[in-house]
Amino acid sequence: MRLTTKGRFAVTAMLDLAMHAQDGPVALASISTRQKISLSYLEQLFSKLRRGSLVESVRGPGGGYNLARPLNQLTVADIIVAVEEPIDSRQCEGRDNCLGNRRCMTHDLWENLNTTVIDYLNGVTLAHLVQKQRTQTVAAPVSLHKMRARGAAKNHQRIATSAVVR
Amino acid sequence: MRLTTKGRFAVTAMLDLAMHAQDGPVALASISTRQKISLSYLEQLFSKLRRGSLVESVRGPGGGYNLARPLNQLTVADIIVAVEEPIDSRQCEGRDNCLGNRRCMTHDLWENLNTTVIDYLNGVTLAHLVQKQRTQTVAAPVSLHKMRARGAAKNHQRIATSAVVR
DNA sequence: CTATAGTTGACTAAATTACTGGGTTTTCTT
DNA sequence: AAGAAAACCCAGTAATTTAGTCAACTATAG
Repeated sequence: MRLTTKGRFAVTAMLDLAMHAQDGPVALASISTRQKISLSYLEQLFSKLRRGSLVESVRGPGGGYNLARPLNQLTVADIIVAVEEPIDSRQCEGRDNCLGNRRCMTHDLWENLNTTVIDYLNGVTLAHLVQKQRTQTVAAPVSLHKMRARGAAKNHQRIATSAVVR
Repeated sequence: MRLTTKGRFAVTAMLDLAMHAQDGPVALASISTRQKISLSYLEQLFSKLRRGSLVESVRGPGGGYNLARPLNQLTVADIIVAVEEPIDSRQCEGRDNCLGNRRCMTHDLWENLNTTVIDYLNGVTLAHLVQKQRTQTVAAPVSLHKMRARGAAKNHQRIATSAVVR
């Protein structure tokens, strides 16, 4: 699993879509102006999101995109998987005898890492994000997220829900 | 935190280094031939690893690189952080009033995601990887890691040690 | 009919990744 | 002292990905 800005744009756009879902189909143009993402780039992203059955399109005036599933059944992992190019950076491409006759080092490492990240992202739904966004209408007091940046590597637990909803 | 092939090359190289650490300094040339990574690319990576105090260099014939810390104090997170370009994909660059006067959506999402991923990677040390690699000298029976790829998103627990050492 | 908005494709610029090649400096060995 | 092994360093380059532009097309509401 790759993790770049591309997936983040997609999540931002989907979150914007989710927050305006009750007004009927949401035009990309409106997302573009609200989130400052170029329209054409959004078109590319939503092309993939549509092919991934995460959104449905309505053409013509008043058209736009609707979420294909309820908010709580759309996870951040869905979005990123749909949008980011798959990565299989092992030179072995999945063969088990990558290097000589043993599986290349780090073969499983990445798979374990991938599933861990995906696990986390699968626990975060658009419903979570929308709720979070709604309750946080004004800027929170500055600081804090600087202090958290490094060093607080204890307390793994079930971060997915607790951390995001806070 | 970005997650691309670059970090994976670096981890592979560091793991190779760790596995030959007892023979004195390891030359990049030897890593290059063993792991099929271009020498000059390794030089770039190790330049960053050295600046990050993860390795120490010994110049001259018989020279090479040594790990700067014991195996169990070098984590995958250290390596990736040292090597990958920092990402701050929020257009806001950390300002709290990114969009209008509220923090831009997904502001915290990425921070939580980042810390989750880093938490996991901080739990995986080179010592783990070396041990894993040593016990797994021959190719494991094919399949299995195909089945695990998707859908087994339960059982989060403390993956760091358990999954890697298995 | 017309304006809106999705759909598609080709194309471009910038950034990043992976790599090549050249040189220098340090230091060991002979 | 000479030679060679290695780190170091820099400039450049090709391939890929990211982000965006542009243009033509289709569907549809009004």
